[in-house]
Amino acid sequence: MIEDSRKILSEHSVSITNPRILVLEALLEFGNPITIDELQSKLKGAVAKSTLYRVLNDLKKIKILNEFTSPDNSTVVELILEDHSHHHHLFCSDCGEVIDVELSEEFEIMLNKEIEKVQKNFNFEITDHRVEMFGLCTDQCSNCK
Amino acid sequence: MIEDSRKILSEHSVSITNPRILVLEALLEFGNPITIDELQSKLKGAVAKSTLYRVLNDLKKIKILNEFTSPDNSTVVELILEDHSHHHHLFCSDCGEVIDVELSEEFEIMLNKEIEKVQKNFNFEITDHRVEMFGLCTDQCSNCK
DNA sequence: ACAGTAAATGAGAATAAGTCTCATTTATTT
DNA sequence: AAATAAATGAGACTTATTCTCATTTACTGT
Repeated sequence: MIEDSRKILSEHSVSITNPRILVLEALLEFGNPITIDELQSKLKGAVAKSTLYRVLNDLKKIKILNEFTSPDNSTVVELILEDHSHHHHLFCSDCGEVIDVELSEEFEIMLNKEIEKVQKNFNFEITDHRVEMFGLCTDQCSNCK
Repeated sequence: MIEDSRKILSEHSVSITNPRILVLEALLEFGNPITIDELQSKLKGAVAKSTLYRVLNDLKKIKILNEFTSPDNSTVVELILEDHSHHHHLFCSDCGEVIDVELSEEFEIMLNKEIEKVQKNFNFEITDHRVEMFGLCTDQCSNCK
């Protein structure tokens, strides 16, 4: 995991530092979208708060980190790995867990057609989109029992 | 517009107060999703900051206000009116404007089918969903020229 | 219309997420 | 291994939102 982290950094010509490795390791280990709060507690104070935010910004800059806000207003981050295909998010309103979901090919095709239409109707250049679903995990979330 | 505001409040058995009327009027008048910053400037100090947030929370509680975070991290609110049908949002990354978009019936049907699948696969009870699109308004936004 | 009571408000203090500053440390280049 | 630029830690700062509490306002029953 340390080696993966080093590799990710060098591939993006970002200097290899301890805080960056620690943050990447934590993200790789968790494997799912994670709130900054959770990330901070995984890091157990090993990285200063200011540095953590700087590292996250660095990772966003090299486009390997995705950041979004969950419905309960916490900031969630997630690594974008090469084998990580286009997906959307499912939020548990109870425990706050965020789960990656892939939707069907047909659905994505249809969504792209809708996006095309919206681009024309509103004279917009649409660069990105997001589908979010909210609800209650009934027993699947790792946080809820 | 004052009368509309009073009606909305009494229909939801919420006491009719000046700050609530002023906030509702501003939202009705603007007619589109609006950032809290913009809302504050429309109110020109007529409502205390703490009261504004309280009123917005009241409106959320009676389910006539929708709140979400725009990609630039500002909080956006929007009234849910009866004649306001199911819709999604289009954000301009440049000027911050948020526009309501309705997608086609067929698309919504297909999306609901996807949601059904996700519910089963993840053993979730999905209560809500959201489609967000981001991009650049090329000349349509009222804020961009 | 009026007094009594509970709810709502204003003003500013408190909180918390995120950014910034600056002196020190670390990584990279030669 | 030295020189230099970049990254870090610690804590100050900023800004959005919530909280506190004394005062005001809206609603209820008479």
